[in-house]
Amino acid sequence: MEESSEAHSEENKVSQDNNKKRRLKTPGQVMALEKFYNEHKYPTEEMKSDLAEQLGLTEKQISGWFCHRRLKDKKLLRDETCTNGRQDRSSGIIQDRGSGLGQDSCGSTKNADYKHVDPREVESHRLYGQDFPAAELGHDHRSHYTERVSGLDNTSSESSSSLQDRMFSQSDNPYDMETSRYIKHEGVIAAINLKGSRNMGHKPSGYLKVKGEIENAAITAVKRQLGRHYLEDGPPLGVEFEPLPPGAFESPARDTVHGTETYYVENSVLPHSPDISGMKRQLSPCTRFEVYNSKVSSKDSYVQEAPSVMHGFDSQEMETSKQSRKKSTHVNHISSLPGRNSSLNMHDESGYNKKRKVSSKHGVEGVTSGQYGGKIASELTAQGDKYNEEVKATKEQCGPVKIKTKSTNEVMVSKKVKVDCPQRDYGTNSSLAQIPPLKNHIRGSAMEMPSSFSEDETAETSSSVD
DNA sequence: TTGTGTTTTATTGCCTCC
DNA sequence: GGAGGCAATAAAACACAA
Repeated sequence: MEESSEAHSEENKVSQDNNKKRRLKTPGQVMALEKFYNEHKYPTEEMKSDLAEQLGLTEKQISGWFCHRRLKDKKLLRDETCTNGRQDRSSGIIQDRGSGLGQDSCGSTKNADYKHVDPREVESHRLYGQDFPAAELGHDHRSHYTERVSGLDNTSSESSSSLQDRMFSQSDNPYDMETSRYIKHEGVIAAINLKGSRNMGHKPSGYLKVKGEIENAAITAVKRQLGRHYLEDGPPLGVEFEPLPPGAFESPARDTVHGTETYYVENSVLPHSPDISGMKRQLSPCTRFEVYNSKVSSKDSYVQEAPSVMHGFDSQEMETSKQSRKKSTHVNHISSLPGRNSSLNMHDESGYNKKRKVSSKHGVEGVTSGQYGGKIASELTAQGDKYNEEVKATKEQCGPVKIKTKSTNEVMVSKKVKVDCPQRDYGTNSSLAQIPPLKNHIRGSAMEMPSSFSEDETAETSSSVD
């Protein structure tokens, strides 16, 4: 490996010298990087060096990649927040949304909000020990939230990897031991504006300083959570709702959460409830749907718990989900490929230059099992190589089914969704029901979430108001 | 096949911390 | 002042629609 790495490195360098143009990282590299990133947003020098060596990249490249990856996460987070804001406004339910969290993230290109949240300062203070059942949120979410924040936890929002992060947080990664202070921070970046928190360090007082913002965020979160219960509790914000039949919001999908998907919920009791709440509050039905599916691959993994199992789904599921959204006719084909490893479908090393669709994002992020005790690159790369051929085979078998994994789709779809959502009747249970049940996966719950919240909120609200 | 849009990679400058 | 990180920007690579 060492030799190969070096050789690879040399080759890489040479190629770089020969070709000044930027070079896409191989799926294996990206895979390794993503995986590593999921574990360590801020790798140490040593880690970078090690990673660089293993991946045959330069430390500079590694650093750069991580830097951009973090930016990417932030961007995603911002988009998510923005979408949330819009959703809230559009739904007419939450109009004060998180004290400008959305505003900053949406309006300001240079949002120092995130910038000043030093993940490293907070990451080690995760307090996911509490669950936030939607029902409870309505009553006590704020206090929870505030407490948690003041207690040095911050999970108000998540990005693609932030979610994964926390997923990974469960893993016993060798690196965690020595670099635990660099992990699981991403969620912290959150929607909460902790400007200046950098200097706050772990001092509760520091967080208390932003309590107001936190409260707003918490309130927003509560509102979101309450969305489904508006009719039960009465029309909020002066919006009159037409009476709906009991259980109008009880979509099958959501039932699955408590029923079939109980697994998920129950597990959510574990340290990841924030994530879940985060997921649930994913805005626009579609958007959340999209975002969720595109971002929370690891969530599946988390639910699956067993790494071996985790490998088997996420990306596949994500693919399926995306397919279902984009081309519903393809859903079953893909999802019906049992035993397919996520990475399996993602990495077509041989053709990565040709088909971006099989490259990084999903495949990589989909790989969530954290067990790369040092030979990250080699293992992952090997996996990528190994699966590449299978991928081809799979694709061929699938025939017309075009497996797309490119991250582009996420955004693109999301954007489309923002526009299309109103027209799309996600609120109807039928539509959800038509989606192939993805058992053993959060996917289902992911779908349910949207339908039970803003989507319904939006739909119902608008309809009733109209 | 081409144009357009998106994503990824690389570079640069600025800021903060030590 | 150096190191690390973030943000902005440019450019290449890629996907997709016309």
